[in-house]
Amino acid sequence: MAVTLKDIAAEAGVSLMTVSNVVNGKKARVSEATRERILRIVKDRGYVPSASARSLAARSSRLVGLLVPARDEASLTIDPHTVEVVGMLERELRRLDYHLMLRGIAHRAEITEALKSWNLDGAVLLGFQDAEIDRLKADTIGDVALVAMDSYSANPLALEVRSDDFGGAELAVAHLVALGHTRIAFAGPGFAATGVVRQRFEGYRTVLAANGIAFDESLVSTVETTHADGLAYGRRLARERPDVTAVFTTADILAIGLIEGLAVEGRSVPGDVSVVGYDDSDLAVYVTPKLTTVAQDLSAKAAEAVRLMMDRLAGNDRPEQATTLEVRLIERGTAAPPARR
Amino acid sequence: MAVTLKDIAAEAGVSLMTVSNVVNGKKARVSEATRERILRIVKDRGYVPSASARSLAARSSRLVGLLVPARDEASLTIDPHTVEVVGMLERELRRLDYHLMLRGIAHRAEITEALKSWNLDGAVLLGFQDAEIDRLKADTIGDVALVAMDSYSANPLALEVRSDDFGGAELAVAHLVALGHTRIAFAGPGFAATGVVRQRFEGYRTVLAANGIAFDESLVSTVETTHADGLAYGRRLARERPDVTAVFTTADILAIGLIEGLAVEGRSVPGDVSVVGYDDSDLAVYVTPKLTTVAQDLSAKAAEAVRLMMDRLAGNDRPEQATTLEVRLIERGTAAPPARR
DNA sequence: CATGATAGGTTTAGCGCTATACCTAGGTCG
DNA sequence: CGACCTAGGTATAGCGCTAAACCTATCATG
Repeated sequence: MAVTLKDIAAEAGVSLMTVSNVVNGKKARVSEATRERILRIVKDRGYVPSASARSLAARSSRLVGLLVPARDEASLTIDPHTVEVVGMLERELRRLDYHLMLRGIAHRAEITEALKSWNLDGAVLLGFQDAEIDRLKADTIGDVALVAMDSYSANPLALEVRSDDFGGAELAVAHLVALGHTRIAFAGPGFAATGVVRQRFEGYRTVLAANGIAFDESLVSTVETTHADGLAYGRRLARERPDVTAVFTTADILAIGLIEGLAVEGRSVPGDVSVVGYDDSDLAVYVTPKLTTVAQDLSAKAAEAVRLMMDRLAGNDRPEQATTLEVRLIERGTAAPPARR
Repeated sequence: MAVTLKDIAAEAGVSLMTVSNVVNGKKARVSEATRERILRIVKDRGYVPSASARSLAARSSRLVGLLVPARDEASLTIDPHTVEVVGMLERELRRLDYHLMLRGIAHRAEITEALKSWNLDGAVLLGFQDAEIDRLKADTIGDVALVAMDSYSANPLALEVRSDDFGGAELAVAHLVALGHTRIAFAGPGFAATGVVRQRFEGYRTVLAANGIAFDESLVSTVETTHADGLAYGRRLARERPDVTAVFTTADILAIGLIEGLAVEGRSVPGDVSVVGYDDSDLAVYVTPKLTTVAQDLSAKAAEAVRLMMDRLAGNDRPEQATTLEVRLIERGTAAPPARR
């Protein structure tokens, strides 16, 4: 068996509670001499507190769940862009002596199960649809501090962290307009369900309107965030819409597929068509020409998620339920002035 | 407070232990009627067992650690290739009602800490160097079932899962030889430390020898597994080694950088130089031409890791300490016969 | 000199669960 | 007809920890 508080107490000749207080750095009344003696023994014997016992006795687990949708028996859907956030979250939490439990969620009920079973202090929801988050009720989540990433829900129970999707789109489209484009297409996944895409779409519309460019619904396409769908879209665009001189997309991977699709049909980027991606993923610089794209600060995003969570856990809830982080446009090689007619 | 075993027992009019036995599906003596009544109440009240209490009382947590190196205050190093394995591992474990705790390890001592503190049943080590795994001693790991991924250690305490790196290299290099190449370079990160790279290097040498091609040390380069380093290597190669007609690399990302580096210097792939990558990552099909590469079955790898772990946990240890999985060559567009002189 | 403060602890009572030993009524067997 | 199964449970004793209340010697204070 592992060494316990009791063992340390016996060896130090004090009560178990004294050891507990010292180990937890409580501001309890303990003399310096005793404290040091205990710490010494703790170190010598390699004592490590039992998280389960703590969790049981203290009603706090110092465990945070990372809940990610998983279609039933399938594996998690963590895209490369998301995984960076995971790493950052882990670091932030580790720094605060919290731990991260990764859990795929196939049915909504599993969220409750995970929260209750492990007595989670908090949870981060990654990749859920806004509607799912909206459906979360107080009785399912207890008093867990819930943070949803990249959602636009109306649920007062969940804290939210996202980057400025509206502003990012504005930046991107304004850049294209400034270059002289007027026939600018929008490509992203179905935005009925996801606020992120809707926000970017609104940003797109807003800039067009502000510049006196009429909104043309035929320039808006629903394209899934995959290379294959981007490619198919690119081919379609090249064949059917010679008038389009620029495309704003909601993801780098889509943009890269799109560029390839255009190339297949003999149209070059940015010569014939300008393309702007979104995310500034690693991919963006692997392709030639390098992708002009909108960058989010993922590290800040993770840090903010943890900060929001810790604030709620500490009880000092603040008015801001949701934080929106700044984004910036990274100008690289895929956006240029439109070709002369 | 949440509903506990005691609550269920009171409502069902039986003892707490009877409920516990029913909930855990023990083959204890309980009448069908009682069992059903209890299960009914459990469902109605939404009872979920407390994992911490179980872990404390049963000395088994049903928790598996996913330990990943993290340089100190920095975030985890999960490359896109690794993240797929993480997802697969989570699925396999979830299916068996285990949970995954993600933990970055900055100092070796943290491994012990994590294991002891959370009373982990098992742990998966992802991305550690062979030497680190070799250093793990019985007193640090207790009786946790440890599985190391992609390691070639000599540590009898750790189970190991990897794919056939030697064979993968053989496949790749044999393909290049079959195409007619004789000046074949090898590019990979420092292989003094990592068995994976060493195995691939040995596979490379073996095929050369088998085909009567003299080994030329000047064709072997240490290149880190990044796009930037691959690019720099490509430029160097193009300028300094016009004799090289093919390169076998240990990673797709390196290969992609390499191809770009060659292109910068005016050399085309596969026209002037053939390139073979490794991993068959998503990236491989995003570039043009699509990358010829060696594919591993990541899903099988994760499944095997979990199987090995469960076997050890069940006590029926089997002779095979390590499992090596098959790989296959994916022929795409970056390897072709060498140009005529 | 009674009265507190204060430092430096200790004791008690669980948290929710599991392992293990134990109990009892009714049937079975030689 | 006493010994003994067996079905169907129950009772007890923790697992390792924390929160909260309690204790005692010492010293200052009006």
